[in-house]
Amino acid sequence: MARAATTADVFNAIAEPRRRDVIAALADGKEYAVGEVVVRLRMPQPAVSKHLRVLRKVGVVSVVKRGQHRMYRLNAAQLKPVYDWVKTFERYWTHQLGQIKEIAERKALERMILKESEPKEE
Amino acid sequence: MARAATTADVFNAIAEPRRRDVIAALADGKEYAVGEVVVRLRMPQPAVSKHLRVLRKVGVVSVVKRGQHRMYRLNAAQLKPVYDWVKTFERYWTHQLGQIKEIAERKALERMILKESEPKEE
DNA sequence: TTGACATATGCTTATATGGGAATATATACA
DNA sequence: TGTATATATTCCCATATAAGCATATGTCAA
Repeated sequence: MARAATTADVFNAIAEPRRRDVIAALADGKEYAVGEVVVRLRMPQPAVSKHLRVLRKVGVVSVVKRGQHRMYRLNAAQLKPVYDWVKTFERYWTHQLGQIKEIAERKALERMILKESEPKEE
Repeated sequence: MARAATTADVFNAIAEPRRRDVIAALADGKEYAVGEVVVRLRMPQPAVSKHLRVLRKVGVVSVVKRGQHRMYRLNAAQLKPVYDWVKTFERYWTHQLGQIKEIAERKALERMILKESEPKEE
């Protein structure tokens, strides 16, 4: 089997850096025409269109025609699965300093206890 | 250009569902031998080894030889870039219910005000 | 040394990419 | 109708998969 399609899910869609750039360009929640994104990101128009297509397929952006423009808007809610998944590991860095402190304290405590009883190998 | 390598960064590494499964198998922070992951995930051993290799290249897991086993441990801190990125959009769903409530309340308020003054079309 | 076990690597195959360039489609406007 | 503008689509290409299977490598134990 080859790699999963970029449109398979949000995780695959956001794996591409340029696609995250496009998302960033829409991050304020306002709607933008393709051309505006092109200018702001200095990216070839076909590239932007293609990336937007992928993002649309996974629901991360939505489109609405307005005149000869297509206005794209971020649908950030679709990024939640990523958030939920990675949030599971939040504690590994949020309390980083705290953990280091705890570990140091625990080791100090162990040393104290060992002194009271008998030496031991790690 | 083809798609970026899975080992290019964490975003690409975690795009593969099986790889997230492997990460989940190590989520408790303890170290596990490849064989243990194989059993727990019911995945072919070469597949597990390959996925672990990718994860190791991006630093998400670390290895240490112990006898004939290789003990893998999650290095969750490497997932932080994903967290930091997606956290930017947190407000779009965290206050979702609150927003809905606020909107409902505002509409109710508008209705009350309108009753006092004059009807209007939406 | 030989064998058993644990893990990594090599190979093949089907598949999907992202970029660039060209072009098609759609809409507005004169 | 014809033209300019905005956007999408197509084609080509180099590249990188992920899975399955076979096999190499490494380590222990007798």
